[in-house]
Amino acid sequence: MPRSPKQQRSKATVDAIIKAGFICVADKGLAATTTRHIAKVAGVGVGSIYEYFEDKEAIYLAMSEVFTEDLAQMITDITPRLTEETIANALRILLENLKAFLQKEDGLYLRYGRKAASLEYKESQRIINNVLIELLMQYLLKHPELASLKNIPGVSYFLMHGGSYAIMSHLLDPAPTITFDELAEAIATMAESYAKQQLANEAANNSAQTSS
Amino acid sequence: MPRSPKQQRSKATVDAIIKAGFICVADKGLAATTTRHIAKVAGVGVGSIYEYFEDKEAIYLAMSEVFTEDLAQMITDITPRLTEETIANALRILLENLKAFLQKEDGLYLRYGRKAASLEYKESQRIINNVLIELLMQYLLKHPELASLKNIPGVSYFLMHGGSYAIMSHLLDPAPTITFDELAEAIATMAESYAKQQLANEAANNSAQTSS
Amino acid sequence: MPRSPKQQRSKATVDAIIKAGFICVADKGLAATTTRHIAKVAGVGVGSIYEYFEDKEAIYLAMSEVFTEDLAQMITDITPRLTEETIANALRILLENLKAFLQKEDGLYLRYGRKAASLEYKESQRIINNVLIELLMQYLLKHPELASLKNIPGVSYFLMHGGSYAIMSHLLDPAPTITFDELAEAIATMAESYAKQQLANEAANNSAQTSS
Amino acid sequence: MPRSPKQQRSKATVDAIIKAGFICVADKGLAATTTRHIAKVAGVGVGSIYEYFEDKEAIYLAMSEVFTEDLAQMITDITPRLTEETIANALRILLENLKAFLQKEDGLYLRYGRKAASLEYKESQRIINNVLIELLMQYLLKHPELASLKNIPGVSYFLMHGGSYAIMSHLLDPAPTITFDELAEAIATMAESYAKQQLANEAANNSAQTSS
DNA sequence: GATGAATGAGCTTTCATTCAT
DNA sequence: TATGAATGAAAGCTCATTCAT
Repeated sequence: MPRSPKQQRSKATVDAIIKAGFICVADKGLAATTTRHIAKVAGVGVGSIYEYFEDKEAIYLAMSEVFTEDLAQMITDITPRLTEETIANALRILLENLKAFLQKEDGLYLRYGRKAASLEYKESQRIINNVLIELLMQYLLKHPELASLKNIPGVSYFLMHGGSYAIMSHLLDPAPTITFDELAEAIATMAESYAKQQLANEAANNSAQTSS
Repeated sequence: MPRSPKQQRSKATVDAIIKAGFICVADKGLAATTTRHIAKVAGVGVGSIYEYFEDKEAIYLAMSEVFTEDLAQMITDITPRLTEETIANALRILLENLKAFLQKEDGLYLRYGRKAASLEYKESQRIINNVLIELLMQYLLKHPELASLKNIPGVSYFLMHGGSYAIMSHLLDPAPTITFDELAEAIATMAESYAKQQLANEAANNSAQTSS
Repeated sequence: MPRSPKQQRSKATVDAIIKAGFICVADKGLAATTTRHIAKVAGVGVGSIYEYFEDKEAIYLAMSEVFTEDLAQMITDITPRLTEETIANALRILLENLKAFLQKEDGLYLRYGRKAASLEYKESQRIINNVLIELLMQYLLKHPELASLKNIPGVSYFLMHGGSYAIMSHLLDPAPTITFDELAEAIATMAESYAKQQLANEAANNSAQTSS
Repeated sequence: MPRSPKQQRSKATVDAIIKAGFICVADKGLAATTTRHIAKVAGVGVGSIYEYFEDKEAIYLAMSEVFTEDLAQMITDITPRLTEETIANALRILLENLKAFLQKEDGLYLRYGRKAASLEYKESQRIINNVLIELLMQYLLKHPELASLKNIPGVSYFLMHGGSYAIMSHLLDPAPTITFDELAEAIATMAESYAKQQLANEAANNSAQTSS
């Protein structure tokens, strides 16, 4: 039964194992990552892994949690600032931050995500979803005129899921046909166009109703 | 050394193995799929697999090719029809067909995709990309007024990558917060809004330039 | 999932594994016997073990079954002959046969028993018990005058459990203080003495009752 | 290098480890007992075990010694009293005491014996043997008329080895077909019958020799 | 060509033992 | 002296791959 890391040294070992997990998965993929690799990269004995983790899967889970918390924190941190911006600018900033997040530490998270990302429904996705929904709520509070937009859930679902995947896909593309900024610009502009168009339609409808 | 399947019997065996591969991966996932499982489901001996495939990876590759060809064919088939539609309608039809494609045969492709989908850059992605670009080209030929839209590559990149992922993500979501139609509608409307907005901007710019 | 051995070759492999199991356990004991040892001694690959046995425990179970069946067969075979003898002679013959059984094949069963024998209640014990009880029943049918003996269950329990253990213990004793024949003679004579004494007591009681 | 426990504290620790060993083996068996378990049950650190014991085997050896000493002491204690009794009564008392010995402390020794008992020739057996032989000698001193019995070594070998095993076997039997008293009675009566019968034979022989 | 028994490298996991604190 | 984190040899077991039939 694995101990919970209470002491200084333990914490360092646990962190080293998780970090080694990211490196191994980023380099070789989930299937080719062995406990021996992780131990070697972490600079600890194989046995030490089992001091702190129930089994190999538990390491993957811990990695997923670290990644998710880190990403959620990043989004939460910039949420206040984003709510002050236009839709397009908010998205530009968010995507830029996402890029920086994925590329930090020599693209560790990005390369990890490439190998570990799957469509299996996971707790991780739910958490990120919630943080993004919170961002959306905060944004709408600051921009109440947008609350009447049609199909906000559908649009945000697309922006959240599609956007993040498109970004990762692009960052991992060895020979992208477009620049990152073009992609970000497309996402930002599409979202803003949608809002403007919808508001224009509403305005037209309202005046039509009024005049009738 | 695997022979290329020239004969009737051979082709049937190869197909059975590939089909069995889809079933196994859909049911158990990549990691838990063994050559024994595939052979049993295919109704052949393990040895026969190596008669037609270099190794296990070759089966996965063949599966990926079948999936890709099948999807590409579907898109190619509806391309002529899509070019006759508005942007929004073209996307609605495309997404509806994508849904049907993924859900056919008891969701075999969808469940396969859930387990096998990854961000590894693959030939498969390139092929689908090309078919979608061809669709885009055909569409622009029929709608030349759209050719002047800004950042077409960026927008299509987002629609292609983000759209397909959002669709799969939604179809696999055990408790989706929105309906499929809401998601499809969001994608379709956003694209159309973008086009309209851009055209409106262009018109405004032109008249401004003219009047000046 | 292990196959059941249907073919000639399979049967030979299974037998070789079981035989190797006896040898390994006899030589090193249960704890020190590894699947690799068994495979090496059996002259097969480790993988082959798992073609035919669920796990290591299944080999031990199969060994136990072989041992038990073999022993039960031996007892069953001599049962008819034993019933023709006096108690003492029947026991002498039985013990002599038990000795031969345990010592055959260079004492394989004996050395196996030394390492594997335990007091855990097992199916094996139950089966041998039943065969011995059957022997007892057959004997009593041929010697009805003994059926009135007091406490037959208690006496037979002692003779069966105590006797077999004492025999094994003696055969394994590197420096026994008595000969095998002395031990066998003690068991045989004690049993016969008990019968005679009891019958004498009964006779005395009966004549006492009659005369009273 | 383990020190010999000279101090108060040390002795207590050693005892706690040995006691913990009994508990662990009784509960889980030899194979499943780990040094960690023992340390935890003993309430000491794993390291402390190696302060007092060369290795794990040394704990098992110490346990065996404690068990043996305890049992030997019990037999030695009742030896004087047993010599005053008839053979049958002496055996009844001995077996009753053995039962109580094995069942004390929630059957700790009995459950330990079930898991640890084996036919491996051990110092332990030799010691118990000696104590029982001493008992036999004392008994014969008090009952000199028995000294002429035939095959005393054989009979006692059977009673000692067979008797103790039969008793343990019975106490561990989850569904015994006879009561403990029936078993004890069988052992006691058989021994006494043997003595009586032999004495009767002797008497007959003597008178025959005399008369001839 | 088709088979599946046989293989063994290599996986995850355990645990007796050590040693810095 | 007492500790328990760290270790790594070695266990049980899997499964892609081969090859005699």
